[in-house]
Amino acid sequence: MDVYDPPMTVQTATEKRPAAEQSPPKPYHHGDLHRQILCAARDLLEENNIASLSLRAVAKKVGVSHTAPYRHFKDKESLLVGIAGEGFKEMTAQLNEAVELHPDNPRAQLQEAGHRYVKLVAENPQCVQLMFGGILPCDDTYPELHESGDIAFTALKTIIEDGQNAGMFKKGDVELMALSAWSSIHGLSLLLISGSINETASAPVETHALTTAITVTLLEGLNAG
Amino acid sequence: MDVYDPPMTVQTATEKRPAAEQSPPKPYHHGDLHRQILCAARDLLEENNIASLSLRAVAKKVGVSHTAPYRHFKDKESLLVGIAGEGFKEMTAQLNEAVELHPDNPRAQLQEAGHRYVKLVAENPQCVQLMFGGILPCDDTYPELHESGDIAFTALKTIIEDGQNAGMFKKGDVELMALSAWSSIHGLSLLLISGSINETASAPVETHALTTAITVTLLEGLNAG
DNA sequence: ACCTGAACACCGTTCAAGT
DNA sequence: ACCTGAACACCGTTCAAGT
Repeated sequence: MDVYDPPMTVQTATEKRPAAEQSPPKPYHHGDLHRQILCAARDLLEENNIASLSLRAVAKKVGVSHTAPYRHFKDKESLLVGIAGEGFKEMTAQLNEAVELHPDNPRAQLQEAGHRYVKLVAENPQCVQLMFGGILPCDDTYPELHESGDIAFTALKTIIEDGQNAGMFKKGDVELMALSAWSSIHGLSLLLISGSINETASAPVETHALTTAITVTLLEGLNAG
Repeated sequence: MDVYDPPMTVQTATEKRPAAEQSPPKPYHHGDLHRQILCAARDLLEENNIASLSLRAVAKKVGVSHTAPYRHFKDKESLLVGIAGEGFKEMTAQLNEAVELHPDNPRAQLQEAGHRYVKLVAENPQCVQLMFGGILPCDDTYPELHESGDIAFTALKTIIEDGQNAGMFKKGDVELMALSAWSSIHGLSLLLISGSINETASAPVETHALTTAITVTLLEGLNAG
């Protein structure tokens, strides 16, 4: 038996530890450090930007030594991949909510999804830049990442197919139609967070109205003849 | 007179220096160092990515000490701004070429511009990520950058207006129509370089066909009733 | 004017060591 | 099992000094 049994430092919310038990000598930090690092990294990422996110700052924020994160992530890139993966999951969740909100109405689903996509990007710009911004390798180094993206894209294709089956959308290459829809909304979202639109526009841009206009155009293009 | 006159190291292409003139003792590096740094930085940027571009590596590539770039750029960010600025200028140039290639045919101009945009992004992905990727501040810290973007966007709006005046495109908010067109193509371009499309698509994607399909959809949306 | 080298505070990463 | 501190090679940036 050469297994070291670490001191218990995780406390359940309901139980109290006996106060008299002589406070342990600064026990190892604990309590799902993996998740805490991920959260702290996300926070720091959105507070500044990808370029200035440091592993050491993350560790400091969580309150552990700067080498502790290596117990949970192979390297900095792995941590970034973890953050990006959560982003894709959130994206899928938003898509699914949009579908559930308007059952049997693919047109409304698509419009809702568009608005939610723009909102999600606006609220997590740095995370999105990480997901699509050329920092992470786009080859198959991290297959989980592509899988997460695939799931979201499949959900989008399902909306298109449902619309075709309901006679709302024209027949045609589902892949292409989904890609076309994604491109419009993705482009709009990224132009918005990059500051390209608010600055170039002569008048201040109303994001919501702009999004509506673009999804409407999009839907016109998908309409059944 | 306390002005130091540096040894001449710039050689014009047409004149020869007398070979006998005893080679100067390793003269200061020279010959538009500003431009050389910019070019080297662009090369290194596209070879890897923004995150791993270092000022010291740029200096090394050019063959000067690691502090020399500070004579020409306030800091690393200023260098990045310089690169991004060149990207916007190139974008405008491509737009203008597309216009000149199809005089009096806004529809063809827009289609051509779309293909050129996708191509430019595909050939300079890291530079584009720099232009739109949230590394550079999007507030008014670098007004030159916004101006460069404005010029490109204005060129796009001109195409739309010309199309309206020629009766090819429907009447409507020019700003909005231009933004809509830009969003589609921008989104497609970025999804392509991020690797999101080739991986998610069940079949390998033909970029050119995809671009054509999207610009066609775009043009349908702009068509005069 | 333009360039250099030493110096500083920061990184990411590794590794032997501690509990 | 999980965490630490020292160590290494790299950064960006500043500054006195050289030509």
